[in-house]
Amino acid sequence: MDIARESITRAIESWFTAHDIHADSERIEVDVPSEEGHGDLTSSICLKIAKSVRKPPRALAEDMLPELHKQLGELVVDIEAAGPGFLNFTLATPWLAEVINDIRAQGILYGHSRWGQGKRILIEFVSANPTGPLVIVSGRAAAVGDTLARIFRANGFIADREFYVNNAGNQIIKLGQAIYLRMLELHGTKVEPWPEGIYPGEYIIDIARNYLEKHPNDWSLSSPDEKLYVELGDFGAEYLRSFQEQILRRFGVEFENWIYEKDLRNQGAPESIIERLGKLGWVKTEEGAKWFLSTRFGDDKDRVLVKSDGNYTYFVPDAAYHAGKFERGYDWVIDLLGPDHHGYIGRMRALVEALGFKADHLEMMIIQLVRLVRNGEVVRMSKRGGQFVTLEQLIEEVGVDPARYFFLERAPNTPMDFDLGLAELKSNENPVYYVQYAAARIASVLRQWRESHHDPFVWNVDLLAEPLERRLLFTLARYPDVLKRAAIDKAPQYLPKYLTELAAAFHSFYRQHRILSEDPGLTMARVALSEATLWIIRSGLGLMGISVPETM
RNA sequence: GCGCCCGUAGCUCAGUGGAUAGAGCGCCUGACUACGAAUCAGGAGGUCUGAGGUUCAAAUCCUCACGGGCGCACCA
Repeated sequence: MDIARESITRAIESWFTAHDIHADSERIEVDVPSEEGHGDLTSSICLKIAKSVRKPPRALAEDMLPELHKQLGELVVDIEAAGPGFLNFTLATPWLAEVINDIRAQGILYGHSRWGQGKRILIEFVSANPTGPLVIVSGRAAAVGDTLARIFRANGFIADREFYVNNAGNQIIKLGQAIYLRMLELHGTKVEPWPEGIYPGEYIIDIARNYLEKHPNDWSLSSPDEKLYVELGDFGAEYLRSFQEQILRRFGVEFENWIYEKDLRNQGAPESIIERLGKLGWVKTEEGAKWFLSTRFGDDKDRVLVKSDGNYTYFVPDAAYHAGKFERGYDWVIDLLGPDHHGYIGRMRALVEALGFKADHLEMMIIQLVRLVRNGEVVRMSKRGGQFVTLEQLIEEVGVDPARYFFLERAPNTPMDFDLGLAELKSNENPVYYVQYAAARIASVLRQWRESHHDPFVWNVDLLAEPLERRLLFTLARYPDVLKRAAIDKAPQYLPKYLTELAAAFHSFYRQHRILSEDPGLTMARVALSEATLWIIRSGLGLMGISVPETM
């Protein structure tokens, strides 16, 4: 498809050159039309430049036809000037059918590109506080971040997935206090009422019990102090973090890097970032606090770094952490943030710029809220009340494949409703199975074919001439485009969308035409077509972290 | 009040400034005596929230209004 597009672009370009018309090759766009019946590829260039040429666009398009035909030769069977002045190109089917050979030669790697040229991308996501189980929105972030990383890799980037663990500060002490209170309870002391602001979740009881088993004697029930809280908090944080890691792994997500806030603090990263900003002249002292002059870089207000009580704000270790990302040699840094963190974008951009990095090398994407819906009713979650639906529960209820599919189906920055009822259905109403079913059907046909055929595989491109075969071929040929586009737009939702279309093209073909028939040549051609389709489904679902069953 | 995201079919959502705005679910009609009916063929269903503007061309870009969500800490 890329080749066809380039050839067409070049043909148009050279027509302009020959006729002394100036047009940037940038403006010559050759696209897959949004509707069928407008050719395989289309260009609106005549509409764009008609004015400067002082000629009606339609007439311009018509003038170009003979020369374009000559230039493009066998690649194209038809070119038409259509509508107000579009150029519509219809590709030769045998040429299109060559994708089958490409796909069969490259297998799972078909459609991958070198576009990224080995540039390094760091993508940080989830980074949930180690104070509780992962909630649903973390699942969405996990699916999106993981698939984005895979998409980048498929496009020639080196992409690392990173989880930042906030295992220092106040909340860890609070976690320690909660664990302490649960331990008291386990020893028979009633804690009533439960204090305000202390994590009420029942999962803390497990941690308390676990701690008691490992440290039966070396703590005192009667005299808790900060040291004890920190110790308990550290224990709880690591316990919960490791639990989160385990759930994420079950969800098909693994991280190359785990970065701990506590380590950064121990290495003196907060001090050194303040010092650096100070040397650059971006720090002021006012009202007993130290401020980062982030407004110089477009932030709404300046940000406190060191509070008047001498403690750092949360921003400081986080700033150090982000500076470190660039210093570790990443060319691009992507953060997937929760919806409650978008107030952070301004100051983080300011920081990156203040340190002399390029602000647009940091991309912050907001992963919007997920509402759980069942039977048209919203399933309420409340972290404060200790009642919330966890990612673990979601996985158990609907399974990994539907969960990932549903998360990836939607644009990440728009709020979504997750329809539990629909995701739970193991039937035709559930869109995940539509794609998987196509794969299972193909696998089944291939099994049957291999049982009776062991001869070398020979097939003839020209045999695939039916409209439904052509539609499937064309859809296959579009895959590299989709994959690249998904990386450019950072839009994982392009994959499920495309795979649905591919599956539809296959199902239609399959219902209409028999693959294994009396005609050996046609059979081989259709087997090859089916096999190529299976490769693309494997590739696409693989990038989404969704399984490809051979039978269902 | 200020900032960000969103507003598209009954519902959930796609939609790269281009032609007659799409998909899934739901609803209606039809298709298994050859490879898997978790499928296919077809139908109904739209003032793209509204009003201006830019453009040969706007769901898409700009301005304003309306509606929904989320942020606006010397919290983390």
